[in-house]
Amino acid sequence: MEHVSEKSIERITLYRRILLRLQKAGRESIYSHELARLSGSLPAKVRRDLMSIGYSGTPVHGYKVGVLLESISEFIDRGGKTNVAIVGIGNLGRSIAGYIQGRRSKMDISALFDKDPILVDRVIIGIRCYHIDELAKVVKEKDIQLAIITVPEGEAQAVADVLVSAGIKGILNYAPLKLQTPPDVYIEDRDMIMAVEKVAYYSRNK
Amino acid sequence: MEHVSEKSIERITLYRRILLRLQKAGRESIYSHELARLSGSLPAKVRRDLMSIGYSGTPVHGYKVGVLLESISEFIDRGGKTNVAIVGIGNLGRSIAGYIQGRRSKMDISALFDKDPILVDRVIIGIRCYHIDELAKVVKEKDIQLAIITVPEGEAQAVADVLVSAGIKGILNYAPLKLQTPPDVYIEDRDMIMAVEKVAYYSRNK
DNA sequence: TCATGTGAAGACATTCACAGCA
DNA sequence: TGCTGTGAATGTCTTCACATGA
Repeated sequence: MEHVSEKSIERITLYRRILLRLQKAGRESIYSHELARLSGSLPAKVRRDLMSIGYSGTPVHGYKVGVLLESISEFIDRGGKTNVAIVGIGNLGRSIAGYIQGRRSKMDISALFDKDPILVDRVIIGIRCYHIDELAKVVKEKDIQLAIITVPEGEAQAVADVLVSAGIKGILNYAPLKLQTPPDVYIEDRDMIMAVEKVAYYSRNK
Repeated sequence: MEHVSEKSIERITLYRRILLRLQKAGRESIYSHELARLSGSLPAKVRRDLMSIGYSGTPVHGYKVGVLLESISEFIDRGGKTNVAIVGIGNLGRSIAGYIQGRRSKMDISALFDKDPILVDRVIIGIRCYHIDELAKVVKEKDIQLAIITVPEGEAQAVADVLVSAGIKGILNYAPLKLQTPPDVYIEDRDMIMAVEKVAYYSRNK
């Protein structure tokens, strides 16, 4: 269990979701080539990924779904629950809140933030919305570790600055620009315009 | 201009947006180290990326913003406009429509699709919404080349199947599963649950 | 026989470091 | 002097291919 690459982490979280689906369907074991097909990967890659998280010990004819799920969860969730804040409650913020809330047991959306007076102090999908001026205070009070930024481009950097000064170490950024942050803060960019342009490029040049 | 890597394509689209911003601000030239800082990259990487798209010929003291923008656009948009469909007009679909529409001149959202009777035949953000049963027909009529899937997990594969049979070659998939499609179709997954779990992992292990 | 686990090879991407130019 | 353009080195990820075990 030495260095696990970023791509591996992505695939492992995907395996987990696939395995959860299979488990619900009553499946008890699975081969690497099946997991490869379902995840759009290759058998050798699946085996390496599972090896890299320190999984081992089950019989040779496939992996046991239950044991594998436990290994993955232990590896990914190590250290318990993550408290999440969503900053910017427009269509995108709501959509993300809906996706996450209730689905991932180790992840709790602890607070929403916006500056629109119509939203502030309301409860949306069961989560309280605060004014964005209270960001630093609420982040500390509720021990929030991760923030999702869905505010417009022009406001994103200011939000990131406040989050960083409040001690946040992980940001998922949907604003279409690169945030400037200290190196100990992990930023994942999900720039939607970039995504569309990339697909446009490849669908044209293939 | 041989093989340009996927990562390079992503960065190049980002450079374009940064350069457009600078151009609007009246900036005429830029150094690789500045573009590197603004894009979260490194000077050598920027220079390689620009080299790889066949840019060359401007003076040594930095890149000319205008010329560079033209080179990038020629490389990325080669072949003209892209017609886009968005399938699934919930919060996420609307949000994406809003991000793209009007901002990227070479990209036109030609149709929306949903199965909710309240949405069908309505015009949203200036774009007509069709019933999802008309997908294949409208895709062909309007010469749509790229589709964005924002329907729930359980419906995504069926939508993808229809899109593929209608001749679509590029799909941007926001449903949290891996679509099964022929190899000549380019799929870009933007699984939101994966994104959050990845950030959670790295913010914890750093 | 058929699948796993893994050393080793290969492919790919990043970064260094310096020649060449204005 | 201070930048770009780029060969070469390095680092990272993927894939092969086979020994091993039930």
